[in-house]
Amino acid sequence: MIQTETAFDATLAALADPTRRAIVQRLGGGDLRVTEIAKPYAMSLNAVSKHIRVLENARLIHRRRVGREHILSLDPRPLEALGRWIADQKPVWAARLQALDALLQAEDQAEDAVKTEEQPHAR
Amino acid sequence: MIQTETAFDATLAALADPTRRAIVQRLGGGDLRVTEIAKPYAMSLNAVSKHIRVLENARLIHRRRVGREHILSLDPRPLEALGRWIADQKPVWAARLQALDALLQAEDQAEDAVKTEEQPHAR
DNA sequence: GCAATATTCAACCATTAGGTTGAATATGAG
DNA sequence: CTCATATTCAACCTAATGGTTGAATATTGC
Repeated sequence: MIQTETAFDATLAALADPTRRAIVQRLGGGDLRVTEIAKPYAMSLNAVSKHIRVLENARLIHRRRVGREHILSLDPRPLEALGRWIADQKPVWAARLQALDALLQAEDQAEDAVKTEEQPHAR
Repeated sequence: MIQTETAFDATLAALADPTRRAIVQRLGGGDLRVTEIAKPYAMSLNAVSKHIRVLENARLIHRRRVGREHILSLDPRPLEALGRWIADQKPVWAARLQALDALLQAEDQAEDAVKTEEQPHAR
């Protein structure tokens, strides 16, 4: 494992917020300043600044100061690490998916049985 | 997009906790009861029960009652959706990675320059 | 030097999260 | 029926999150 356990915590927690996910996605198109990032949002600039800080702490974005402007760029490496983690587990899931399918089908049948009982002797 | 925005929130938030990630991983090996899941942890059974509930709400696991036992199975589908989301963005990152590399290298040089200045006229 | 711009810091607030303990509920076993 | 087991519910605590507003800091342009 390259990524430490707690780095994953930070990556996932940072991505768990839709505003931050949108910022990450937008930075995929190129670098942006703080105010530019904040523009589409109803929330205060300060709130966006905090989101940026969270992403920065999670190492998902990188800040470079140019004069009074702070320019943010996407750092895809934690995302790649996360992608690898998920891909690594894929083989295991194959079996689980099959088992789950069978399970859910059986449950649906059981539910139907209950519903039928709710109108007993309907004939 | 298949997965709704808020479903991603739930998936990512659920996975952001190391205990829950471990549970997910363990369930990859096969179904387990609540007490079995709780066994390795120092925390109370109740705490684990809450974690399980979070995973269940995120649809990452599925609960089936068998008598007094609750049997949990992994549902890999949200994980797969997450994997797809990450994979989808990969092309975009390629460019970012290159840009970032150049950036970080430039910064390191700048840092070195500062350090050299700290010992001026060292010769 | 001074005003405008870009951004953060600080304090505050409400909600959520992760944990605890103790009691309740449901099932199983003798 | 009664006791033990499996699990959740309820109330509580503390710390973290996501937001606000107002002030501070740094840089630029005139």
